[in-house]
Amino acid sequence: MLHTPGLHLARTLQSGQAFRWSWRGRVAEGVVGGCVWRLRSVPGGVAAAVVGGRACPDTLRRYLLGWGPVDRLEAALAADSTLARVLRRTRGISILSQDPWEVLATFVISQNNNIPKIACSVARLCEALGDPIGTPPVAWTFPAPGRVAEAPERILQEALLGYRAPYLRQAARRVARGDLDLHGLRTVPTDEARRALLELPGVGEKVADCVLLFGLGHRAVFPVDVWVRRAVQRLYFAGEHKTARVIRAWALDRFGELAGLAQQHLYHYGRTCLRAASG
DNA sequence: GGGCAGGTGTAAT
DNA sequence: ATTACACCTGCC
Repeated sequence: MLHTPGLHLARTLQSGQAFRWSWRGRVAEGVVGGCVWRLRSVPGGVAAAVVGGRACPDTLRRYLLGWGPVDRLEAALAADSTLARVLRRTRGISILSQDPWEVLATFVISQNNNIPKIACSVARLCEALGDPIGTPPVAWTFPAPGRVAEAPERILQEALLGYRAPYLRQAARRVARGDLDLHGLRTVPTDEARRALLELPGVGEKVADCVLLFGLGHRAVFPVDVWVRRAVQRLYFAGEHKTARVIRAWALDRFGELAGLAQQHLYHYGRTCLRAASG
């Protein structure tokens, strides 16, 4: 068992950061670090079992708790009185530490798309182009950039990528050839990493921020999507319209190194509490 | 059927 | 620098 005080497994895995977890009742199954994990929430932590591939427990811990203890982080967030109220509904969300290429690819696919279809596209790509895990296979790895770059057109079509297919292929090509060193972007200043990501076709500000936050370990980042915008406008600006740029700048100033985590809570709040509202 | 879904590129101010 | 519009596709 992993000791993960304060972690809400379902909220975290279903918070739109990752698209490859499947649920059967209370049990989540997914691929982390090349092996297949089955996770279940238990008092004080997460029960984890490997059901395919070689176990690597430390990888799972880092994946789930890359930012550190959830309860301490939330205590810091609660210094903002509005977030303190939001937290009553969103407590337990962790920012997952994912592979940057997988994050880049899935968020390029995510644009103007809905979550079930994103998950479907990603699953098809993995099954068609990834490596099988276990015999018979219980899951597939996320395909390396080279695999996607060289995949037949038909594979991308059958993954229902639509007009995003050339975006994904271009990104795959540039990463595979080393034109874009994703891992290198971990250690450069956030603005510089962001500029590099924005040069990819199909990567705009929102997707770039998601890659920085979920894949590259940058924390002072605030991806603004429709739900975050609605939540921020409602909670902080009396419903007044603000552009994504304005919200982003405001959030970085207000939340600093906690911006990314604050964004996840506001996103979850928006989706669960503002569904009927227009914003 | 028209609109929508975690946006982006493009062409227009 | 900001704003309108089209866009693959599946779903309601």
